[in-house]
Amino acid sequence: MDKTFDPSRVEAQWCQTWEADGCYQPSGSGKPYSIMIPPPNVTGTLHMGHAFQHTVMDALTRYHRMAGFDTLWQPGTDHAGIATQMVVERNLKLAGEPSRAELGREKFLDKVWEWKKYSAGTISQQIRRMGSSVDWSREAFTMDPAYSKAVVEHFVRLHEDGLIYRGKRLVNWDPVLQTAISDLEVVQEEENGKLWHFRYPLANGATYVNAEGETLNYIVVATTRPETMLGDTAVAVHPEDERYQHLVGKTVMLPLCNREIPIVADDYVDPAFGTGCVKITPAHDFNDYALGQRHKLPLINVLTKAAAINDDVPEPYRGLDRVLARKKVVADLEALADSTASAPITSTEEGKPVYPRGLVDKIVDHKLKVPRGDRSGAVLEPYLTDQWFVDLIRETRHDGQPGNGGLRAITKPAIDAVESGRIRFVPDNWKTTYFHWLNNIQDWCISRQLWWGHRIPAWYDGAGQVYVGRDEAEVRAKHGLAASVPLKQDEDVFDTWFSSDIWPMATLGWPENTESLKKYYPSSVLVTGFDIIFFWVARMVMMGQYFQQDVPFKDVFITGLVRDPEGNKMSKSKGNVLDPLDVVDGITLDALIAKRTTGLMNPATAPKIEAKTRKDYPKGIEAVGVDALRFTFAALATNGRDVRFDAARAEGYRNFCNKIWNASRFVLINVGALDAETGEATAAVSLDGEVTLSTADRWIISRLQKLEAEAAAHFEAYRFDLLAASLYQFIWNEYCDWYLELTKPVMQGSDELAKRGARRTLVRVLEVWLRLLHPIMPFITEEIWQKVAPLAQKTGKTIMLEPYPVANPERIDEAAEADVEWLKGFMLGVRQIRGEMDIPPGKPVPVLIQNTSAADAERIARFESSVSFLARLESIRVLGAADEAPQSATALLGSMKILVPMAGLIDKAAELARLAKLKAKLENDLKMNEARLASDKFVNGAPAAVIDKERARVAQQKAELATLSEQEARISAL
RNA sequence: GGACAGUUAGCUCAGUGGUAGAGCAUCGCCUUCACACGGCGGGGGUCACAGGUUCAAGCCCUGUACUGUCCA
Repeated sequence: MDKTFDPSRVEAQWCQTWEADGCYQPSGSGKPYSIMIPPPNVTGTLHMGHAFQHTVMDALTRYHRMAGFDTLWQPGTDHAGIATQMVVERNLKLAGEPSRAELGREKFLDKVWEWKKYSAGTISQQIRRMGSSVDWSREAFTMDPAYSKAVVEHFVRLHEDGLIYRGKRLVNWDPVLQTAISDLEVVQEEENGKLWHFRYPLANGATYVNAEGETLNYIVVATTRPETMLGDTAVAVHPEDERYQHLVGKTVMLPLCNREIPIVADDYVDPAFGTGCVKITPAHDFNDYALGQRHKLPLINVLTKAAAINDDVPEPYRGLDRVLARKKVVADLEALADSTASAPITSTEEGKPVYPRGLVDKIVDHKLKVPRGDRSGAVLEPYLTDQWFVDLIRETRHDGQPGNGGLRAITKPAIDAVESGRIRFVPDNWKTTYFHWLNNIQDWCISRQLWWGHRIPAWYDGAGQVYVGRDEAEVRAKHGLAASVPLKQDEDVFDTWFSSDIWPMATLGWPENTESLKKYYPSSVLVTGFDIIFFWVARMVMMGQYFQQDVPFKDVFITGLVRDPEGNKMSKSKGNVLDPLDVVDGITLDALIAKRTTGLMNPATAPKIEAKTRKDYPKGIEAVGVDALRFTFAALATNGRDVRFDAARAEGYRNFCNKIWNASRFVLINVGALDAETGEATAAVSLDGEVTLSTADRWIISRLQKLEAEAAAHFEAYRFDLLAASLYQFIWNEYCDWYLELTKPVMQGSDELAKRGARRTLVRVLEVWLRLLHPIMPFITEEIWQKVAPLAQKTGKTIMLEPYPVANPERIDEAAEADVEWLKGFMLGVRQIRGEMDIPPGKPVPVLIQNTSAADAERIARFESSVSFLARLESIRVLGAADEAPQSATALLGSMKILVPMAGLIDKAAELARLAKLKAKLENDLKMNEARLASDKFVNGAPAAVIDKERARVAQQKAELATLSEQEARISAL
C-alpha cells in the first residue's frame, strides 16, 4: 500500500469487477426496493446535477441492497424530443452539413439515431465511472421498440376511455421550432414594451359625448400587439363601465381593414386598464379566444406558422414578419389623415411626431410579460391549430359516452395520492406546489410538430376522418376499412413527457403484467429536482394511478439544484458548467476555459466566461476521485436547499480519503498484515483466542453502536448531510485522533491479551465502519475492505453484498465513554499548557496533580500509562492537600488542577494573562448563572432537574474560580 | 399580486425550547516511527430586524427588511 491513496487505480478496477460479477442485479428474497432513474436526456453528457442525484440514488440503492432488500436501480435514457432535435440540427449547422429540411424526415432521423447512440454511450460511461450500481441488463430508452409499444398503448387506451381528443384550439406556438408546446414549456419574462393607443372610428358616423363633454366619433383601444389588429373581430368594454355602456351593440370601422366589427360587453375587461376599451383578436390571444367563444365572434388568423403575416389581410401587410408588420401598422395608422377620427399630423421643431397623430392617440412605455419558448427562446404566438389533448378537467366524457372525464379519472386521483399520504414528499413543503398546479391544471397538448419522437398512432382517410389504433392493421380491422382505402398516419409526434410519464411502468414491462412489474412497482422512491414536479412527477402519478391503480413511487425526494460558487444556476450559455468527471480526474485552468468557451451559441461572451473561470478556479481543479466527489454531494445534500458546489470542499474530502487510507495502513501494520517499510502484504498475527478489552476498546465499540443507530436514522430521513458528518467525525475525530493513539502504548507494551484485544478492536471497528461508509464511498471502502475483512474473519467476495451494520445497544458502555471524556480533558489541559508555554511537543514534562476527587484519583491510577504516553509526560505525581506546589503553569479538569512545573522558566506575564483569560470567561458565565438562580421566576417555573443542573453548574464554576484565583495569587507572588 | 424557501464565524453550511457547532480559510508551534492530502493549540458569531409566548428562544408565534425560486 502506498502512503497516499490513488483513487484512479482502484476505481477502474472495481467498476468492472462489480458489473462483471453481477453485483448490480437484484437478488435475494428480501423485500423489494426499487428506484427508477430519472432518464437523462440524450442531448449530451451528464452534468453536476445528475452526479448529485445519482450519488443520492446509489447511496440508497447500496444501503438497501446491503440491508437485505431485493434491490433494483433501473437505468435508461430519454429521447427528449425537442431538445435532442435542436442539438442535432445545431450540430449539422456547425459541421456545414445539409440542414434538417434538406435531409428530409428519414435521413434526418438517421442522424438523430446516430447522435443518440453517441450520447447514450457517453452517459452510460459517466454513470459507470461514478460507481452507480444500476442494473445494466435492464437499460431502457424511451424509444426502444417495447417502450414505444407501451407509449402507443397508453395513448390508445386513454383515447378509448374518452380522455383524449383532437381539436382546433389556440395553443402556444413556437414560430422558430414551428411546433405547438404545452403551457409548461412557456416561460413568461417581464420585458419593456409599449402600450399603443389607437382610435377606432365609430361606424355610420355615430358620435357620443365623453366625461369631459367632448363630442367624439371614435373610441380609443390600448394594445401591446398592434399587428394583431388586422385580426380584430370586436372591441370589448366592461358591462358596467358608464363611459361606454351606451356604445355596446354599436359597431366600429376597423381601420386599415375597413371591416365593421361590434362593440361587446364582457366583464373580462378591466375598466381601469388603458382606456377601458379592448380590441379583441380571438385567433391570437388566449383571453380574447375565450371572450370570442362567449360572444360567438369569428376567428381571423393573420399569421403563418413562422409568425409572418398571412394572406388573409389587406395586401400591403401580406408576407411581412410580425415585427415589421407592427411597425407598418403603427406607421400607417399615424399617417391616416382621411378618417374623420384622425388627429392632425404634426411634428415638433426637432421633427419628433406629436401625438395624437392620425389614428394613433398616444404611445406609452409599458412593462409586459412576454411568453417565450423554454427551448428556443423565441417569442411565442397563441396560434390556432389542430392538436391532440389529454382531458384533465372535464367532469364527464367529452364524447358523450358514459364515464368520467379527465377531472375525475386522472386529475383527482393524482391529487388524492399525495393528500392521502400514499406518496410522501421530502421535504414536505413541495406538496403545496404539487397541489397548486393540479388544482389549476388545463388540458394537456401532447402533439408536437417535430420529427424526433413517437409518431401519433392516428390515421386519416381521404375525407379527413381520423382513426386511432395500435397500428394501421388494427384500425382497418376495427373500422372495416378495406386495404384499398388510403390511410395516412398523423405526421406529428408525442410530447416527450407523454412517453416518460409511464417510465416506472413501461421499464418493468407494462402493459404486460410481468413478474418485474408485480415485484418492483410501485418503486420505493423517486429522486429528482423540483423543476420537473409538474413536467414529470405529477404526470407519472396520473398515469400510474390510472393504469395501475397505484402510485408509481412511495417517496419523492426533492433535491436542491447544484449551483456555481456564486450561487448561479449552471448553464452552458453562462459558461459555468462543470463536468463531474473533471472534478474526479482534475483539469487544468486552460483546459477548463477551453471547454467552457468552445461551441458557444454567443461567442461574444467568451472573455467574460474566461474571467469568471479564472476567478473561481485560479489553479484549475485538483483531481479528487469519485469517492470524494460523492461524499461532497452527500455532505451538501441538506434537505430543501440548493447546493453551491465548492471545489475546496471536495479537496477536503479527498484528504479525508487519504486519512482513511492511512488509518487502515496503521491497522494493517499493527496486526502484522502490512510491512511498514516496503508496503508489501505480510502474514498477519492471529487474532484468535482470549482477549482483554481496555476502556479505550470498550469506548470505541460503544461509540460505534451509536454511529450505527444514527446511520440508520439518517438514511430513513434522507439526511445524507448528517450521515456524512457522523461518519466523518467518527473515523477522524474519534477513531484516528483518540482510539488509534490510545492503542499505541498498548502495542508497545507486553500484555498479550490487551494487545490482542486492541488489534481485534482495531480491525473489527474499521471493518464495520467501512461497511457503514460504503454506500457513499464505494471504491475506497471496497479496496480497503478486501484487505481488512479476512482479518475480521469475513469471507464475502465484496463489501457491496455484506450486511449493513446494525447497532447492538448492549455494547453501549456509558462508563467507558465517561472515562475517555475525562482522559480527553486531561490531555487537553496538558496540551494547552504546552502550546501556550511554548514547550516543544517532543519534550517530556513532569505533571503534578492537586485537588483530586476520589474518582479523579482512581482514573489517574488507571490511565497513568496511557496519559503519560500520549501527553509525553516525564512523570505524574499527585500532591496531598498540604503539599506545596512549585511554580507551575496550570490547567483545570473540573476542580482538579493539572500543574506543569516551570522551574523558574515560567513566563510570569504570559501565565497571568492566560489565567486572567480563563477567569474572565468563567466569571462571566457564573454571573449569568447566579442571576438565573436568583430569579423567582426560574426557581418556581423550571423543572427540578433543570434547577439542580444549574445549581451543580454554579457550584462547579465557583470551585474552578477559587482554584484559578488561588493559582493567580501564587504566580503573582513570584 | 399569490405561494414557498433562505438570512447563524471571513466563506460554505449543520443546529425543531435548556449557556452557539462543523468543514474550509486564518494565526502560532511541530517533518514525533499511519497520514504535511498530517498533528497539536489558538482567534473569530449582539444567530437579518422589531415585537410577542415561555422560568428559559437561533429554535415557537406575529410583523418588517433583504435574497432566491415558483405561480398568476
